[in-house]
Formats: sequence, structure tokens, C-alpha cells
Amino acid sequence: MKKGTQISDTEWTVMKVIWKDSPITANEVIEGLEESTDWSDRTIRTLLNRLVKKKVISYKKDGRRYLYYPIVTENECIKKENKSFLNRVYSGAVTLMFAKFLEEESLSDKEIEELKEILDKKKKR
Amino acid sequence: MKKGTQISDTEWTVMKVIWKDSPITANEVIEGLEESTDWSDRTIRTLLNRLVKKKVISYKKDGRRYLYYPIVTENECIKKENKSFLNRVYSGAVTLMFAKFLEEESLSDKEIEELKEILDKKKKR
DNA sequence: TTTTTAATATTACAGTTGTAATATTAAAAC
DNA sequence: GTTTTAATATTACAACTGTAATATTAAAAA
Repeated sequence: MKKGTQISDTEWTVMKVIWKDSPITANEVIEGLEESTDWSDRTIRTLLNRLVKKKVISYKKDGRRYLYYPIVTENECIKKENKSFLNRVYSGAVTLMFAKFLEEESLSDKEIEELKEILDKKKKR
Repeated sequence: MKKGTQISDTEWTVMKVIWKDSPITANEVIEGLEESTDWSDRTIRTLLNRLVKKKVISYKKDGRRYLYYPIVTENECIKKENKSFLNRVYSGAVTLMFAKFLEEESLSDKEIEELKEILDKKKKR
């Protein structure tokens, strides 16, 4: 994936399937999205092609099918998105962002404890 | 702002200026962005027009100038973006998102304490 | 070997976005 | 009142997106 490359909304949806289980055929991706979307199989194939063109995924031929696999890790992409979101909406202010999310998201006590632990670990180092 | 309306990257940049100080003239917005961007004044006027068309802002005439003001609050927009980001990248998993951000962002001990306090308050209710 | 079929490749098409340039118009200046 | 000028309005244009439809081709079936 080139430096400035972006993964669009719909492309993210496809990538989640691929990251979860690859190598994967087009048909398997299509199947994987059957329940959660109402996209035509054509649409999903278009998205696969675009992701190849963007060098986010690649493929190996297997007979007449392609086996797609990611060439960028999910973690890399997440980090990019994190940064871009944080800047776009919060001008980089992480704590403000956390506060805003906590305002609206309902978390269980357990989740809250989990987060506090993460924070503590963060502090120690 | 209609339900499905999106505010683009560059539009967000403009909106931050308007939310911070409105009513505001086009020239004031342009001035406000002079340092932080290298956009032509033309570009900024285009963005103002688009924001009006999207009903994110409106204006009152003042002689031959327009005084722009937001008709959607920053908080509303932030909430929308939060939700859409959380779903796009994390499929809605807040704690995972927090964890990922904490992995890469360096926070001061003070900030960490601040966040823990927010979490505690959250827990009590 | 010819036909069928299931993959992939190419093309479509309108709306959005980034990034302006040009045109029009109303207020100021003369 | 006519000219200048500074605002706004309209137009531009390519890349990216969402959402497919059609065309081509290589493998399978007959």
C-alpha cells in the first residue's frame, strides 16, 4: 500500500473478512458478507479489484480462481485510521476524544475495570 | 443538516474555525486558516458554499458580506463521527478501540489520571 | 473438440471531494 | 451616475466511492 492510500468504508468491510481468514477466494468473501450486507456479488468483486489496485491485498492463482491475501496488516491500517480520525475530529487531543466517547458509550463495570488496568499498565512504564 | 450528510476532511477544518467563533465572515475564516493550511481563498470559499448547501452552516447578509454561523453543533457532529469511525474500523468494539489508541499514544501521567477519573465517574452512575 | 460456464476484467455512471478559476453582481469610490 | 472593486455564484475537472452491468476468457463438461 502506497503512503497516501486510503481504504474506503466499503473496502474496510471487505478487508475485515480477508484479515479474518486468508487466503480466501472471491466467492468466500461474497459468502462472508451475505448476511451483513446486501451488496451484489459484482460489487464485492469490484471492491476486491480496487483493493488489489491499491496494493492492500494481492492474490495467487489457483486454477481459474484467485486466492486473495492481505499485504498490509490490520494493525497498520488501524493505526493510520486512528491517527487520521484523531486529527480530523479532535485536532489530535486524545483525552478529549476519550472523554467524548465515554460520554455516549455505555460500558459495563467490567469493561471499565479493563480500561483502568490498561491505563495503569501504561503508567508504570 | 440532513440525516445522511457527511462532513468531509477539509470541511471539518473549516467547521472548527466557525464553531470556535461565529458569526464569522468568509475573510475571517480565510484568515483563520492562513497559518495552518496552504489553501487558496477560493478553495475556502468553495468549502463554505458546500457547507451551506449541506445545511451545516447558514448565513445572514451584512451589506455585501455574509456572516456565517453553524446550524449544527460541534457535539452532534462529533457524535456522528465517533459512531461511524467506531463501526467502520472496530465494528463497534469500544474497549478494543481504546486499547489500540493507548498502545500508540503517549499520555502523560496526568492525562492517565484524568482518564481514570472519568472512568470512575462513569462507573458510579 | 466444441460448448457451456464460472472466473476475472473492463466499462458505467452519478455523487463526493480536493482544489481552484472565471463570471456576475452589488456596494464603494469617484 | 459611472467606474472600480470586493463579495458571492457558477463552473471546472480529475480522483475516489458506491453500486453495479457487460465483456472476455480459461477451465469443465459434453
